[in-house]
Amino acid sequence: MLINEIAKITGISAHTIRFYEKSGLIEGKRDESITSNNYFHYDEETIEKLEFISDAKSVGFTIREIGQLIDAWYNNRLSKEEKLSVLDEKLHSLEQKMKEIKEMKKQIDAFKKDVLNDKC
Amino acid sequence: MLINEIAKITGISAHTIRFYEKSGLIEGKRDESITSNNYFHYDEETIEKLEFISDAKSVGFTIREIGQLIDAWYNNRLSKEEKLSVLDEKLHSLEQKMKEIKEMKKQIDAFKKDVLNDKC
DNA sequence: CACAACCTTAGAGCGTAGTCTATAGTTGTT
DNA sequence: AACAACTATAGACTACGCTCTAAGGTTGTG
Repeated sequence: MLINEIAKITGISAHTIRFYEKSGLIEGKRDESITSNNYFHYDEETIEKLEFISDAKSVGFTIREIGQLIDAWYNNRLSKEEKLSVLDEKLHSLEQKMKEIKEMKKQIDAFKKDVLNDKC
Repeated sequence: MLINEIAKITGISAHTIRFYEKSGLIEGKRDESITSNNYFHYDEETIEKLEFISDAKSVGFTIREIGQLIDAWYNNRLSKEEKLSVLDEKLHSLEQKMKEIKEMKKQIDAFKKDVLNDKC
């Protein structure tokens, strides 16, 4: 798959995909048998990664954090312990976010009650 | 209260407080009886707002969204209906964020199981 | 009255995460 | 061969949310 094909599938622009590649989140491969161009080829795993990136971005993870998660999942440089440590850290930060959201919901609900009772 | 005092109380720098003021989130008052300077004075309500801003930022609301929320709470320009509409919209977006976070937790848990079972 | 410690505004600079443009080369269709 | 449609790289530009600097004025302490 070339870049525009994967862009169409994932709904992420070719520009942004190149940006993610430069940021180290994904990696296209060059076809050694073709010497006339140096087009990048992308596989199914890259689609998975791009979909994961979208999800991870929308819960507020930074590019750097997403990189750590992708490394913990797809990369063999890290030891089992290192991987688990990254994953546990991210799970913990998600739980933290959950708490903060619940608090904020309570607060907005309280605002709402006040508005309904003409208290502000 | 002058800016540095409220900065100390809230833990938000004077620079950032001025930035929030320029952004329309808070508003200091000038003391008309003092003509020698034009220092801004802040009250308890501003402390409340700044604390709310910190909380709202950490759940991912933008400055613009926080402004809408503060207006729905402290401002009398908006009608009851307008206020409720803003508040309901934000509650809805928080519920959305919760769902996304739960999904992401599931996903990271699955990663974790795979790592534990040496499947990656 | 010196001088540190505050206050103001305007505007520059920065990190993050894209987004776009320019340039140059390649591929596919007619 | 012409030409549209693709590809790559480098680098400029943008929006957001700060963060800092500069320049000038005010306040409070010794």
